[in-house]
Amino acid sequence: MEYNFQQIEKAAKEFWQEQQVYKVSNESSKPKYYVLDMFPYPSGAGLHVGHPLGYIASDIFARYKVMKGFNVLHPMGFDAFGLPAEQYALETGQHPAVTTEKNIARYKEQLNNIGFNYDWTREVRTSDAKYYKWTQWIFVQLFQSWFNRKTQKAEKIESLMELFNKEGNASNPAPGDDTLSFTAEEWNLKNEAEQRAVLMQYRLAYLDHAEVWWCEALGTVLANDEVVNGVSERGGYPVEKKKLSQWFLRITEFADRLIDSLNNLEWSEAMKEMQRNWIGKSEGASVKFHLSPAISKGEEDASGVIEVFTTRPDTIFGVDFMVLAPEHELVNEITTAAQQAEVEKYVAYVKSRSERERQAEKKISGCFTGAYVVHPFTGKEIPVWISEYVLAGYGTGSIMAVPAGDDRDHAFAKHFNIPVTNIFGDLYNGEAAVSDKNVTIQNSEFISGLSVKEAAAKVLAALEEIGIGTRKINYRLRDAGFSRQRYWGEPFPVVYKGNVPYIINEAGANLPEAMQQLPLELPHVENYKPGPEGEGPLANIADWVMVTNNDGEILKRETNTMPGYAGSSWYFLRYMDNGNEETFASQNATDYWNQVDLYIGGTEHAVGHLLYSRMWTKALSDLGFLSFDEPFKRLVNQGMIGGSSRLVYRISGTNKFVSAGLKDNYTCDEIHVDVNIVDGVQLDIERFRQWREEYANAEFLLEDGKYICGSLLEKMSKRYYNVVNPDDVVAEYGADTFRMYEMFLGPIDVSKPWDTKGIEGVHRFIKKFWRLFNDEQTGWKVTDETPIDAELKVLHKTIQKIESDTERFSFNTAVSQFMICVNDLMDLKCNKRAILEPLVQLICPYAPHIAEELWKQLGNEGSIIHAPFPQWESKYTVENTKVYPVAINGKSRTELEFDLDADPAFVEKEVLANPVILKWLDGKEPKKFIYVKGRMINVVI
RNA sequence: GCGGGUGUGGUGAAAUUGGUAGACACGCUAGACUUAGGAUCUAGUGCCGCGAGGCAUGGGGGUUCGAGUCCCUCCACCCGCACCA
Repeated sequence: MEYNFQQIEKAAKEFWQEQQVYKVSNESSKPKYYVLDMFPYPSGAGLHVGHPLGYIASDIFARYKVMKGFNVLHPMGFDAFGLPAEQYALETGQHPAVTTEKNIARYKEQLNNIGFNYDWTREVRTSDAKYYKWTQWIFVQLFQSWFNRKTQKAEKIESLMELFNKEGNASNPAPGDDTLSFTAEEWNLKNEAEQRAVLMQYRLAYLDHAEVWWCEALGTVLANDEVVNGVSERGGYPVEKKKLSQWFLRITEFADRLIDSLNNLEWSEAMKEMQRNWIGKSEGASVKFHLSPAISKGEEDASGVIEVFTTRPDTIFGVDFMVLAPEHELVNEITTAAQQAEVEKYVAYVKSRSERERQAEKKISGCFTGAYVVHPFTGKEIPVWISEYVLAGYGTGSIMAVPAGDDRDHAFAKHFNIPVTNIFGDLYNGEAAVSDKNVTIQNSEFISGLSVKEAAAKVLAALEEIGIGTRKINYRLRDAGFSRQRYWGEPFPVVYKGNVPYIINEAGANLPEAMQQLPLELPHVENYKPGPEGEGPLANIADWVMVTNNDGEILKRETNTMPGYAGSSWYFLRYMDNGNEETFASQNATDYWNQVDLYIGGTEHAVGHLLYSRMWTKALSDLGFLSFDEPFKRLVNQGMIGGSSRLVYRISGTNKFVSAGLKDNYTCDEIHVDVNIVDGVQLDIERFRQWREEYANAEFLLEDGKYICGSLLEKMSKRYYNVVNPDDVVAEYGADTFRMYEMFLGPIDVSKPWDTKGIEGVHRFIKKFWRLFNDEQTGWKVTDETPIDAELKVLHKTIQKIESDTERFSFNTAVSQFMICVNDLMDLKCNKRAILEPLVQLICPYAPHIAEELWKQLGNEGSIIHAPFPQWESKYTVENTKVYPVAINGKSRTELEFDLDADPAFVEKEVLANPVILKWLDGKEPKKFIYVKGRMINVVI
């Protein structure tokens, strides 16, 4: 019987479907294990062979854990809201719900084709109202919470209101506005709107004003990466910044916890570093420098201060000048009349430069303002400059420049001839700043001779004493924008009474009962054009936007929608209990499944999704809804699969193509050709002629009768014609071959190119595996003979290797081991059930379809999915002799076999009597004899 | 610039604690079977050399009886952040 994968795989899939073998229960006496794949966005392009890499790995691991006796949750669902569907709707008029549905159906078909063990009864879709009801609900929880810095936890907003009642906000400054200060009496005198305005400065989901890119010509708001060089990427229209009222998540309050708890996660160091860098915590001091009244613009500014943030307070005696960002609000105030013209000119110059220009050419530029500040310790006057190298958005937008200790400050000082104060003694040579932190501070009054750390502490104490400095921690992380001016996303369950936002079920809104319920469904629209003034398309539906409450007041709904990461920040929780209508997931379910034990996905979500999910989990945990505060215990990053493009060479100006080996003789144009009409590097000329009309009459210059293409490694992308669809590969070789080949390509975390040709080796292996059981002519050939030791040894060594390789995600070497095993059994002509049956169980996680078929042929009832993973026995894997490599001076020269417990003196005698060794000794006495038991033997001469 | 990672045959890659470098495949070469071969099977395949042998894990240096693996140094490439005070 021949290996007919189409038939075998179809039958296996139908059997799984019928028997519901992948259905997972929340009730089990087995230990649990949660394997999660990253949430796919169902794009119109479908999957290419790079996408399933991680899915295959997680599927293998999930199946392995099942066979090892775990209750395994391995779900799949779709991140179904998002911009591309809306963009497509704008272009074609098709409703996003329709195209999304279609794309999901296609994705599911492609996924099922590969034979994954998903429990589809747990599928979730973010665009489903039953799902986004809970996305909205979590938003409400965040709105009704604040972050208590003392407990480092999210708490209900009521606990904050109680504190205000008792003591004002003295001990709980507002994260949204640190100048806000009031007493209990003042709090109680505020009316509802005023109180709510205060609370807004604390809420974890809050409303603030933020700038977006507004494009008048397109009538829409653009994302940062849709704006290139100050114009829209599409169409090249001018864009301007527009201030809109937008929702934010106060993720910055969680910054410390997000950094600290990284230590308990099994993530790659690279991933953790990316998160740490993104959060960008730096510890230092905030220092206020008083403007010098003598030179400042007028006496009335005498009390003005420039506040800076520095991580090096120890260098304060090396401050030679101050630098403000050109956009800094003080610039106008402090500039002297004499410098006015020059400063204006410089500010105008900076404004004319785009972000890109500023980043591309880093020439030194700046301008003196004419103002001075006073050094807090020496009383020296320090000039204040402006320069674009200081960023308005980081710290306070101003720095104290220490040229002796900072490269940029040093370059600036040299460029403008500002004298440099040396605070590092001989270490500073006048040519380059000393950025080393392992130094002794000198020439610095009360901190001279101290280390950086000691000096910093002393300076801080001194600054605090005179009241102009405090210890300060600064973060690069910004609060996350949570509003999108789009249609295809979750609507906010928010109404505005005047300018004051209320959740639809808050008493203050006083909406009719029926309007207070979640979900607030996304209304159907007929067109997806943006609303007026940068608002989302929902703003166009007047009768949806305007609602009348029980007091007869007209309230306005929020017309923005939530961003893509809203739904994906908590989807892993919904899988645990996706049908629940009472809560996002029952406490029982979340307690049982707990953290995701293994999360596999790409690095592209390093600082977006993975950071937001962590914050949401922490908040939900703090508020008592979850018993864990980190979502993903172990994270494995899959590498990308690159495309291997194929090129043909057309002699310029002709329709004649030359084979790669001859192309250097002509002037040629390189043209990408569809990889699917090339076998390896050999072009299928007929299909090429059919590929495009213009090539129908193409001529060819061949080598050895073949047209050989050039090849190039690039991203797998439509525009390079190098996209390989898994469906095609599965149709030609079967899903089992495809799965094993993807794993065989190399380590899971390394990026590598796709090479369709290489799959044949794996396909041959599967066929050989099949032939251990079935002969193409004579049929079934498995016998019940008793296996010999050599066969048992092959089996048990393979079990041992597959187990350890699977445990450490070394799937490529596991596939190799299967190949070695089959080659060995072929050589041994082994067709014995006692060997082959455990082998079928062993390969089941990797090649589930063929395993299911052979399991049946072996006469077993039920699915192999429920069979255990085989156990290896050490009596078959432990050797009692060893073929030792025998080396002379570390170079192997021969091999000799000894018992593992051989007497060293005996070994030495035998080795030194060996003819090969004698030849190398050439009559000399060995200087040293090294015998490492079980490893090797080395003779030193 | 900073941080992280990777450099091994023509290609994808193995080598788990310092112990036979290149397992397993692709490709290539030769052969067998065959109407045919893009099926299957056999043998060979790091480089130099007729051979003995020598040289080989990005380059250079070191530790060691022994280094792809450890240390120092330089180089190249990839990823992330990027005038972050």
